[in-house]
Amino acid sequence: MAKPEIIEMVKQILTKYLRKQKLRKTPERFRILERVYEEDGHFDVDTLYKKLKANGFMVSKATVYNTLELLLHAGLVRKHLFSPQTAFYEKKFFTGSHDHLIILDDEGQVKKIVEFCDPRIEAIRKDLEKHTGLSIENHDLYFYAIDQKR
Amino acid sequence: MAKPEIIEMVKQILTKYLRKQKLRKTPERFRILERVYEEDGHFDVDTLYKKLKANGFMVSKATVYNTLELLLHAGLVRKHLFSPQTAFYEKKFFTGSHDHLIILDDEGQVKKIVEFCDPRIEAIRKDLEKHTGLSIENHDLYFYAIDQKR
DNA sequence: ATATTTGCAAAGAGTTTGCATCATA
DNA sequence: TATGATGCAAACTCTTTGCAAATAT
Repeated sequence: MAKPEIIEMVKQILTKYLRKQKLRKTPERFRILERVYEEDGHFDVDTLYKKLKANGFMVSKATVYNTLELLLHAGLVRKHLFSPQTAFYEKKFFTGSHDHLIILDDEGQVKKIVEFCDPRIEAIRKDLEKHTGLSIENHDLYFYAIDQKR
Repeated sequence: MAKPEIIEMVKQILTKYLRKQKLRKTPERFRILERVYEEDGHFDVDTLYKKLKANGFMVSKATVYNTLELLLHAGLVRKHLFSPQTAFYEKKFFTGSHDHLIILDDEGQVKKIVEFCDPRIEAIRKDLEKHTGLSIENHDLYFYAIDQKR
C-alpha cells in the first residue's frame, strides 16, 4: 500500500499526462490508478476488477483494460508476461527499478516472486546502447528457480 | 538451419528423453523436432504448423502444441512470451545461452530481435543462487528499444 | 456542443480439452 | 493388445472491438 503522498503525486502525474495528451480526466481513470497503488505486488486484470467492484466502484472490465494500457503509456505501471495467457501488472513510480526471481513449483506454477536489484544490469544496458546506437527504454529480467511443493 | 549432425544429435536426445519418460516414439514428434531445428530465429505455433503442412506433413495444431511443450520439458526448445497472446519458440540445444534486444516500432510491434550474450548475467545468477540457496534453472532477459517506423 | 470515454455484449485470438480413432511398445 | 498419441472440433480464457449512451471539456 503506497503512502498518501505517493498517491497524490501519481495522480498529479496522471493529470499532467492526460492534459499533455489531450485526454479526459475521468473518475474511472483516477479510481483505477488509486486502486493500482493500493496493490502491493503483482496483480492481473481480473483481480483488480474484482477489488474495484468489492469497493463499490462499478467499472467495466473493458475500462480496466483500457486504463491499464493508458497507465502503461504514462509510465505509471509496469506490465509483465511471465505466465502465458494472463498479463500481470505492478505499480511503477517510485518503486525503483527492480528485477524478478520467479520461484515455480514442480508443476511449473508461479509460487513466489522475489524482487532484486543489481547494478550490473544497468551497466549491460549502457554497453548495449553504445554498441547498437539505440536508446533502450527498459528491460525485463526474470530468473527461474524450481522449488518442490514440499 | 542447423547442420545435419546437430539434427541427428537432437533426435538422439529426444529418443533418450522419450525412453526415460516412457513416452512413445511417434513420427510426429520427430518431424516437428526436425522442423524446429530448420527454423533460424523465433517462430510461433501457427508459423510452424503452416510450414509442416507446406512440406506435406499433416499434423493437427493440437499435436504441434503438445509436442512443443514436450520439447520444452526435454530442454530442446526455449519459449518466450515477449508479446501478449502469442508464445514464441526457438531451438535451444547447442545454440548457446543468449539474451534478446527487442526493437519495437512506434506502435509497439516487434520489429526486430537482436541476440546478444553477456557474461555478467551468469555472474548475477551465481550471486543470486548463493544468496537465496535456490538452484536457478534459467533466465530470460529482454531489453526493449523503440525505433521509428522509417 | 461535440468528441472522447464508458459499459455491455459479442467477437477474436491463441491455447487447451474431450473423445473417438490410430498406432507404438 | 493395451495404453498413450493423434486429429478434429468444440470449449475456454484473456483481451479487444463495436455501438449506443453518458460525460468531460
